[in-house]
Amino acid sequence: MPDAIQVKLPDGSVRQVPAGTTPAELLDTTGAVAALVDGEPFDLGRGLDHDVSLAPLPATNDQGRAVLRHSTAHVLAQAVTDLYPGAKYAIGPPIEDGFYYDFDVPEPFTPEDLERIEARMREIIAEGQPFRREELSRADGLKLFADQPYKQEIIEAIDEAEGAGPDLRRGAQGPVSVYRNDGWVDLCRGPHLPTTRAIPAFKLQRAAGAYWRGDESRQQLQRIYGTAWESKEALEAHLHRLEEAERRDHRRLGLELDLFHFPPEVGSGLPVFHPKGGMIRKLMEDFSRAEHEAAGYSFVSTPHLAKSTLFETSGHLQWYAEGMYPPMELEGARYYPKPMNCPMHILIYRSRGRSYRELPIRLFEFGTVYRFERSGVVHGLTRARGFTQDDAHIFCARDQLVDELASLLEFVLRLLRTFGLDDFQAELATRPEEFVGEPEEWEQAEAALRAAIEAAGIPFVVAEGEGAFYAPKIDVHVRDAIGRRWQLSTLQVDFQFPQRFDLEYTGADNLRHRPFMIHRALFGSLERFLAIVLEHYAGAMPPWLAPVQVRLVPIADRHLGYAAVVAGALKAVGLRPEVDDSGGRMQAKVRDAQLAKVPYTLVLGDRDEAAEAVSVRLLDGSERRGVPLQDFVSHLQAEVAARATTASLPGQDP
RNA sequence: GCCCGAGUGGCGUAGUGGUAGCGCAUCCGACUCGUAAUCGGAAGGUCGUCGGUUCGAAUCCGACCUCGGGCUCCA
Repeated sequence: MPDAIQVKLPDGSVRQVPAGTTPAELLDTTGAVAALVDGEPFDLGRGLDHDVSLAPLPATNDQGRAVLRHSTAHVLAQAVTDLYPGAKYAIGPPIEDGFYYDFDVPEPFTPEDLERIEARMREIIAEGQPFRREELSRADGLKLFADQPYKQEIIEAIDEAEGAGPDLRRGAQGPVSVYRNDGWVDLCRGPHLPTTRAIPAFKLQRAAGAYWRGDESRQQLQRIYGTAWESKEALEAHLHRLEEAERRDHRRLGLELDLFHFPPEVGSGLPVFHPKGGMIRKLMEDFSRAEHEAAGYSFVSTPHLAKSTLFETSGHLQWYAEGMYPPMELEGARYYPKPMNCPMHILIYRSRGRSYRELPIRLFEFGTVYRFERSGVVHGLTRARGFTQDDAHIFCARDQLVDELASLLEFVLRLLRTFGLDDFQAELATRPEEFVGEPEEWEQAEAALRAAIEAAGIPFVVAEGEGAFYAPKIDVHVRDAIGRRWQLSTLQVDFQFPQRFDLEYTGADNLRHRPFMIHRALFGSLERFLAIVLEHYAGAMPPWLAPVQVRLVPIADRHLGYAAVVAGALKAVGLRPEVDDSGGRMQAKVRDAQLAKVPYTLVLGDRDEAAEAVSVRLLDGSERRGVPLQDFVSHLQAEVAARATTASLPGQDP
């Protein structure tokens, strides 16, 4: 190592410093939480050993925030070990929007515990304890953490090279690094803030159980979640976003807007849809059917139950049994509720000989399936036990595969955009550990999927081992209005079912060939998609999807007659009005219409009646009075026809 | 399934061992009003279910059901 090195500082100046000087010492005036050394994230606590150029890593980007959050996690663990002597600490990584730390303690943490811990953390932060890095041999590391079994396990895992765990990316041979602040020490690769005082704003959020290493057969630990931000304002903004998400929760909106509910008498995860929720479903179905018809699909319909023999042939009873409802015994046969529609569609394909001239054959159905989700995972409409997929199976020849997939992806994106979702990412899920078929077939299918994504030109990531047991797949994820990511559409290329069911077609060569099969659902499930769209629009559905498009508010009862005329005019062209004949004051009716999130409120009084006009009010409070009735009708008709994603006043550009 | 928390009229809530209250919604009456809550009255709850402790249970204990936050799993 040289004695002295040259460092180019963020302001452009070059300084000669002794080797071993840390970036923290050079950056102490910049307010940076970490450093980029030659453009790479670098640990503030590590000494420099060659000429470098330095840039501050502010807490306002993802890397900086990760450093901040990880350091806060350390302070959390330090506070917990202070307050709960004997607590074993496991791991504490930064995550999206925050961090957590897992502890092995005799009693779960209560909300009061979290307050105490938070108070202790504030003390540690106020003390401005510097984070200091040290490197130890593995043997010394094991000695240092002699009473910390989880740290021991992590250190031992380092020998197993890759995949050792989230705290370790240092390779098999390197020493282990630890960070000390005050008397406390944690095994960690860093980097960290210069001192605990550099944590400007944090909050502990909740405690929950979590398995060590995410393995449900192992020790259950107590996890504390928290969040940390570069400023009090940023923390407030984040907490506000969480409130906003809660306000948009589809389970809450479902109740408030009278769309659906989950009667305990029916069972967990089994929703019933009320008239307004049913109307939204119908509108989604109508749109979907029209699109599928235009895209060359045939419509089929299949039962909810089938004998065990079908699911034996398909492999579901072998591979998917734990996800299926138990069978009903009847006249010597065992009938299962279907967990998927594919076997049924296959029977339709196989019902007669098929020619290459028929391919691709595209069979579509709103197929209701039942899956026995474990009790702890059921979650509103996004994770139900009975749900309806917009499911289709496409049977095609090998040389049709890539084109079919590419046009499918386009179909998917077009559909999602119609619902106001336009921030996509695809995930290519490859062969899982347990799979059927031959690895070469999997590779072929994966290649076809990859080609299709590339043709569609959307960003994608590869999820190794995440495919279904019978096929690799593309999952399309979207980001909603408040930035949350959802998995929606799924496309799977399958050669297993064609084999298991011995599917064939006769080729131009008069020989028998095996078709490929594509499984695909665009909404994924109607229920889940409805939930996501509801949350995306915060319950204020665009005109074409709103169960009630227009709320008519007669100012006094004498205007009820005119309200009926207006309602009639709207209904005559297929629009969906609703008259508020409650007899309350007009202001109260307007308020009710707002709360019901009806896109258009029409106030009808003497002046409107005399002029055959309406006063139009939108949910944002903007209004226009004296709009001729016919103008409003054609305005709304046009908006619905265009499937506009927002309502607008007549006479305005949409 | 596992850890933690919760369940009081349709919805939101108060009540922590001594005969169950409030707001919204509903119904009735009055008011007939120009862009987010008019006034008055009525009705509505065996406090999730079952069992236990107690002279007495919404309240304490147990089991089950349902929900919420996580873990695991997934459309």
